[in-house]
Amino acid sequence: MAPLLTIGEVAKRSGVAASALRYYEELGLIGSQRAGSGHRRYPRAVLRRVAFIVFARRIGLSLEEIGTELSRLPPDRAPTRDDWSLLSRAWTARIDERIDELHRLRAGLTECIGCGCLSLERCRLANPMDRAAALGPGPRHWIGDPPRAAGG
Amino acid sequence: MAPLLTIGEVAKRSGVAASALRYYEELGLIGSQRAGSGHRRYPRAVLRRVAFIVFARRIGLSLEEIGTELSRLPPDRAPTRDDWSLLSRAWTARIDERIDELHRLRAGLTECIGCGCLSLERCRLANPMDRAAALGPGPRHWIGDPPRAAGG
DNA sequence: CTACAAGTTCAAGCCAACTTGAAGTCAAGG
DNA sequence: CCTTGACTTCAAGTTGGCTTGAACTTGTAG
Repeated sequence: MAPLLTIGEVAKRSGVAASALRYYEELGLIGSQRAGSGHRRYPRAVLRRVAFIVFARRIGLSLEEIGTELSRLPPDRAPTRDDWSLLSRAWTARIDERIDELHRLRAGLTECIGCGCLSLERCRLANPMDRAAALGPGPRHWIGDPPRAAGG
Repeated sequence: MAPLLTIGEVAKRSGVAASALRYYEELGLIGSQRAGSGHRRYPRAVLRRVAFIVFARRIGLSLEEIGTELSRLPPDRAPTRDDWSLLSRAWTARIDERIDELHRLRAGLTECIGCGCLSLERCRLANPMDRAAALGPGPRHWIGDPPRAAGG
């Protein structure tokens, strides 16, 4: 088992295409050494980093956000379990938010659309205390005022 | 209160940009009558349809999927609460799936990355009974074999 | 009548996250 | 040496969900 991996090996082990790995490197999410030939050589630690990226993508973070997160890992030494733990803690909050939103959407589906009251303006779920109106039109309560849904 | 709405009115009331509404029409998700001038005129019912689209988008359906769903509404009469209810029921399952996935991701974060064992191949969470391996590399258990994450 | 806002079509642009293709280099087996 | 496959860079293409711009028409207030 060689100490350094080729891009093909990392691709196979991580399930991430080689082209994507090059792209991640271009964005600075991962790094590589080069063999004399110019070919990339990866330390095994890159596998954990890539796994983290896959995770984070699936949770819904953009590559830019992931880059910001990863940049908080210590550059001078291999990350410890505490380092990873630190990153992951912030995310559980984010996951929970999204789960909450899905619960709201679920409630909206069954209680609002299901009951036939789906209204953009008057539904009590969409606009429980007429506060959502301040945010503009649309079912703000359900969708949790998303970044750029529906043309922002 | 006029019986028919202009595109600007629908945009304001739904929170969806006029350009998006035209796009939805192009895709057949909504329809419009035309005034003699060529301007679009929408019956009020379109607001509910648009609300449904916003909902569905947020849940994670593509516009194509939404079109398929909407096409199941009766074309010959105004949809009843039962019609809407029928559509929405299928979605709660979908929402629940996504919620489950997020719970798995959350578990992966705290139990796996947090504990420092994040491995693409050997982690018991990633690969509880070595069955995930059949699906190919990557943390299949967490990500639930996504449609096209990481280069499909 | 004159502005000006709001509407129209059509084509093109944008963004993220990659993939694909072209054209060339490197490594390993026979 | 030759072939084959894995690798390199760089530019351009893809997909989804729109937005933007150009060029033009309609509707309305003063």
